[in-house]
Amino acid sequence: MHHRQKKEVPADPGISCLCSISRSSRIQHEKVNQKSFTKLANRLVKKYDIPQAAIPNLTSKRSTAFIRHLVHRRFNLKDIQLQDFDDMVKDVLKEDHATANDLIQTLLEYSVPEAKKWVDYIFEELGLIISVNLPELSPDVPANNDEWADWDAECSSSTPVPYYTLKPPVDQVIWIDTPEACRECFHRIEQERLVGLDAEWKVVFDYAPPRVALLQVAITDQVFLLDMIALCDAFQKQDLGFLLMNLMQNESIIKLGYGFDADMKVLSKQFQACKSITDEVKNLIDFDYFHHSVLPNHLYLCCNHHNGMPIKSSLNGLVEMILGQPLDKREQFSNWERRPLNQSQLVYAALDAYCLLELFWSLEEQAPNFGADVLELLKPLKQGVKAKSNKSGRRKKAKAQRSRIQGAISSYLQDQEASASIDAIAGDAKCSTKEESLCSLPARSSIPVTPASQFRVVVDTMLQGLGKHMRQCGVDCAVLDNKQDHAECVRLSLKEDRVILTRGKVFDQLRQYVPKERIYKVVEEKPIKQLQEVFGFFNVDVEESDIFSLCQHVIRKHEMYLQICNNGDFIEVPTEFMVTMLDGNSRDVVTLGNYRLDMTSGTILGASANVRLQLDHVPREVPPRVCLFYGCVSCGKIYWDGSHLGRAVSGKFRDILGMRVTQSQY
DNA sequence: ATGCTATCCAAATGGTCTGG
DNA sequence: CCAGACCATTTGGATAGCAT
Repeated sequence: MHHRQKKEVPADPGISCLCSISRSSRIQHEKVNQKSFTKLANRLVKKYDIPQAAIPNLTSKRSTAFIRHLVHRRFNLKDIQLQDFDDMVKDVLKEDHATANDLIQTLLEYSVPEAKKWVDYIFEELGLIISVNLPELSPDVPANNDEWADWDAECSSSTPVPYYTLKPPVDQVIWIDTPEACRECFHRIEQERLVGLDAEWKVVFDYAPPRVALLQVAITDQVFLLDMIALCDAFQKQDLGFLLMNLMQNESIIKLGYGFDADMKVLSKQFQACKSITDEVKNLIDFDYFHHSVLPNHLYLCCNHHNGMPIKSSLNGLVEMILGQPLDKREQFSNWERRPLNQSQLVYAALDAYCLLELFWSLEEQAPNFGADVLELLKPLKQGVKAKSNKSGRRKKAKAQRSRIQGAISSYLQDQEASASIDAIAGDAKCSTKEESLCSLPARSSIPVTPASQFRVVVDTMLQGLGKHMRQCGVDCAVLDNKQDHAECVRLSLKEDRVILTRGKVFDQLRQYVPKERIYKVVEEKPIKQLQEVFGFFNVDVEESDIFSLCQHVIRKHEMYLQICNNGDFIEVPTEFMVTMLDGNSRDVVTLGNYRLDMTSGTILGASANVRLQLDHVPREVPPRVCLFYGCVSCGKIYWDGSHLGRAVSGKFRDILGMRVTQSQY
């Protein structure tokens, strides 16, 4: 607390002043971090309620910083619209005339006309003359202006394509600004099971406590926008607080929010009746918590749009991952105390609350596909909010939360294997030996037999050998290319319903993205052994007829993975036809099975597209020795029964055939 | 007892990212 | 801009061990 003497010394000139005063101290100029120092000063001001007048330097520093921030957002980030920018700048100027100069200087870096506009404003409204030499307005300036006008227009017109849009029609967005309407509204809400909640307020740049300007409540087919400013005037203030509190305490209504803690905090300061709202709220589901603590372990929940990409943060990101399109956040920083609000503000506000419902519905729909339950996944948050009541120490809280997560996960996964994997997820470096046992644990008898032709698999880069063998056994198998990211497995797995086969550390990376039964960690080193291991684990039945039943031809090296023909349908060509085609002296079209073959060019006349047999790849000496050829009707690759098949059946695949029966081995 | 160092832990701080 | 949450890192105080 000896810092207290230091605190009142304002920023930069103060630091040197301070240093000169305390000769004995070991303070060095360059070591004083100005940012931290200002921060500390601000904190102390707040803590001891020091009046603004006593700290002019800090105050003006903050105002000019805020102005700069506004300009930055307006001109660089471009997420404030003209009207809001004007409103907020005027607020600051009103509060502190001294910022005027800085405003003009800052604006000059971006837009001369804009600076000019404000010089005029400051002169007319505040009676101050800013002496700057404005550069001559050059001819291109009007064009410049138009550009901005376009941009503003574009923002205010409802942007058509890339953003997520509000589902309920606009006339179901209902503005509430009278006590009667408000009571009726709350009455209506009480009948709902599920509501989406959000609040907006105007950004403040000083320490004035923010007040909620708008409260949005979304129900299935409507969104209520509560004009808190009007309602506060019209109501006995207490009554409004009690109405709110009633809603929050109502156990039978599930409230959905995103970072709703912050909103509740503002409400609790604003309404006496809501003082303990954070502690007393019932049945609140906060998607912020879900987003960061639950979703990372259950990424399959957003497989529709997410596809193994890195997780995006913020409500915006969550909506994009789960619902497919991002929100348009450009109104977020706008003036929520303006009346009436813009059309785009209204839509933004309604959407912010309504999207929470849609998130919930989407998860509700997704979760059962993976054997999970939404409420089970979301439940821990209800306690999560409650648990923060005391400052009893972050560590405890963190620990408690972690165990809650574990609880949620284990109730979802529900077996012993799961608890082992949870240990791993929880962070402690468990060594691979343990994990290996983890993989081979489940009772094989519990897994139904899968015929090889129905086993669908995606194989990671380091198991390409295994992939090749699996294909030869008739398994539909996608193989990743070397330079391809492992995460591509996840995308393919989710999109094409394939089991991921991988090994090593990658397994740990990938397994959180897919349901546990969709990924397997291969232990064996040699492809043949691996084949046995995998087929054994998944109880895959390989018949002799499966072997070489699929076309093995590599069509092309796709950017992502090897594109294999993988077709199982062949045209059977007797030797005599093959010979005449190779000689090239026949004009006949013959019917072979389900297909017709134009022998002039060796083209299969198929249903979809005509395919040319790859005659060039048949060595001349082969035909006399073989009686039947098989042409892949998809890519035209030609096969014949050579020694290959026999060798394979009696050789490398011997142990795999009929494994289902003799599954004792391994 | 005194001084020095090593060790541990909670509190403080910095950084980043969200919300408005 | 500010507040808050989270996470990693730092800090400073308390303590124990050792030598003086």
